[in-house]
Amino acid sequence: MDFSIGDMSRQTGVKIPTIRYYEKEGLLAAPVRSEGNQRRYGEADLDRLGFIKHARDLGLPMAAIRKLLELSEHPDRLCTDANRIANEQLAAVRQRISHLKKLESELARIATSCDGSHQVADCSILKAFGDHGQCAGEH
Amino acid sequence: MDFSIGDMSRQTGVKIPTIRYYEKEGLLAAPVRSEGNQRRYGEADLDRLGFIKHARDLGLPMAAIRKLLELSEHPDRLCTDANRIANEQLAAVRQRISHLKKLESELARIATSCDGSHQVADCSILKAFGDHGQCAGEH
DNA sequence: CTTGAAGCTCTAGTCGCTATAGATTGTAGA
DNA sequence: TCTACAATCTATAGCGACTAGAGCTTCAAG
Repeated sequence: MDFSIGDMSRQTGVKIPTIRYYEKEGLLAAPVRSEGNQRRYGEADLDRLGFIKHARDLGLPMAAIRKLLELSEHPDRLCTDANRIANEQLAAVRQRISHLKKLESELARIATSCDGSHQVADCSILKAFGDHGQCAGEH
Repeated sequence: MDFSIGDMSRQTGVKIPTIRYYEKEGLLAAPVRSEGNQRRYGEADLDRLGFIKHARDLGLPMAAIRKLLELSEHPDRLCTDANRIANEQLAAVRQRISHLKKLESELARIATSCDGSHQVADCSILKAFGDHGQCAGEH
């Protein structure tokens, strides 16, 4: 009927110190305690932690998750904010992808310019890291 | 002939507190000081800071940069290590890209499932964040 | 010589955890 | 019931790579 912090961790994949951290940060309510002062959680806590885990895996910062959790406590409101948060996060992920792709192509150029068999003095890798001029674009 | 910390910052795009931080961390040597205790840099420092900036922009962690800088001080050695560092970094970037692409498709699905015009109680965004079961794969 | 920009040091804060230490509690087997 | 050992507790510090702020001093142009 109720779970220890270890049960919560196993069920959600969130590590134990992280669960305590979420409690300290107010994402999870402080649960009831056993006689010996150990945390005892219920189903609702488990669901909430699962929500947090999934959102974190999707890259949402804790502030965004906090907002979504607040929202979900007001089922009568419009979900404009939830929609905005999801779209902002999507835009951020897309931007990160396009940035990383630029880096990928540049790193690939740098890495293949050297087979590791010669001396540092002539190494095109070290030259390339030092000299932005060879890069295709800005970064 | 020599530069203030502000000159260094303008020339490389590295912010002033960050330059001092790099010095504290040993990536930059402590430069000579003016009579009034202000930092005075030379061309070599400028080049070195430019190297660090470029490498950071490419996503290399400070530890890797430290290694490359050490390497460049031994021009007689083989550049095996430089090659390895570049390839490791490339692999890391590629992995991050593929991870982000998974997140992108999932977030896109979540974001388009809601136009923001209805009530939170029925919001598929909040449901989707709470339920991993709808996702295509692991993450 | 004055004034305002630029520099100095030091501390603390950011984000999202993770690690460690040392003490206490819960639980299963003998 | 006793014992052993796993699990949990609190509190603190560390990670990476900066960033911000306070309160002071120095530099350089007019």
